[in-house]
Amino acid sequence: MALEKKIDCVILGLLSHEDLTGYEIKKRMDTTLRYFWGASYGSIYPTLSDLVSRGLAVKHDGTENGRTKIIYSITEDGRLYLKEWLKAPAEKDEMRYETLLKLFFGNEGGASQAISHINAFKDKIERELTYLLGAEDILKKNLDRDDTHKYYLLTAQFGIKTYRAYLEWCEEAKTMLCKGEE
Amino acid sequence: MALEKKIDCVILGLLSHEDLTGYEIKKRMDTTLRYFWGASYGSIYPTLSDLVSRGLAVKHDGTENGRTKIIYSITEDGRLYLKEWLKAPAEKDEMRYETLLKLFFGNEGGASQAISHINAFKDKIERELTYLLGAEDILKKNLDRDDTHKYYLLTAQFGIKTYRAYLEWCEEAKTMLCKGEE
DNA sequence: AGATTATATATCATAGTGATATATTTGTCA
DNA sequence: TGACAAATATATCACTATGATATATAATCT
Repeated sequence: MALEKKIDCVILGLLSHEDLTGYEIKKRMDTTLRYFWGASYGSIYPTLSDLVSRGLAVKHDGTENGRTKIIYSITEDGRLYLKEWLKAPAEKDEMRYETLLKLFFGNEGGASQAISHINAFKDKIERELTYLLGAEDILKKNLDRDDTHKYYLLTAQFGIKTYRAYLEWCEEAKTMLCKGEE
Repeated sequence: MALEKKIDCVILGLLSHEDLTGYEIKKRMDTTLRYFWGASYGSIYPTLSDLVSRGLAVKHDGTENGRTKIIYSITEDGRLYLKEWLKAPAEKDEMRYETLLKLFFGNEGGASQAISHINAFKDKIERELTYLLGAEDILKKNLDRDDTHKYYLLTAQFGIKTYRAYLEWCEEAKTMLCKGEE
């Protein structure tokens, strides 16, 4: 029933912490947020214009090293809008795992193909886990600096927990598939 | 780089097991597949027409209890198309968890609000876990009947593993947030 | 000097959602 | 047995978001 577009809320959320350019927002999406949310340029730039026209953000031109950029800040109205959205219960948590999909139809391709999908998945998750453990370390060291770090840490730890569970499952799944191969 | 639309592949995957109507496909999506993939009527019906026009599926009218329905079957070309897609490595596994998003920006709303988001998440996951454990039980009993059940079981066990990890995280996250509240 | 990578903004065709409309049949329960 | 709700079944549409691409400048590497 909520009328808030997610992309509006994510961008306002990021702007509630610091002023950012569209490019910087995309970088946050691809690093910090990518474990549970994504966004593309095709939604970021139009949304920024839209937020400005609705008075939820303001833009001002900046120059850094001769390069010009457009820096966006959240307004008081934007902060109110964000808080309203944060109050409302989460509407949807969903996974979209192509690996699982290929595994579900795995009988069509056979066990060895399924195992190679699991191995590729495992490699990817191991890499992500290494990154997240590094992030956790840094966040723990900065916990008392700023209250926001506590919440960042929480989401990083969610990723660590689930990725470890994934890795356990990978081993069990491979064992089960190998048993069938004999 | 792969040109296959996911929705084409999911539907062909389902049709590779049994003939289905659009309505039945939607039901599979909302029950068996919902833990790792979703699809709406708005993509299912147009895709079915499209698959027929490309020769990857055929439709035939059926009647059951006086009610008419359109039943779709996969063709040999459709099966080939599916197998090609299954061979290719998975391109994207992504989570889109609004709960995590609200938690990431949690400082704006405060600890008690964050805790109620976690509690709602926990309740939802507990319900899903109960369902998945029931499904696992049934699948285990039918393991020797049909090879496809092995792959279904694998994906159910993925869900069980991860949901248990989520529940562990919920407790730890709440503990951490309560500590800050004192 | 030349090439590559990073910064920065923007647009567009296409994919997919969520809501809604429509109609029939089955089940419930008073 | 009549009324009403729920399930079955198909379809469409406005809107949201992606992924690819285009363009241009600054920094870095060799």
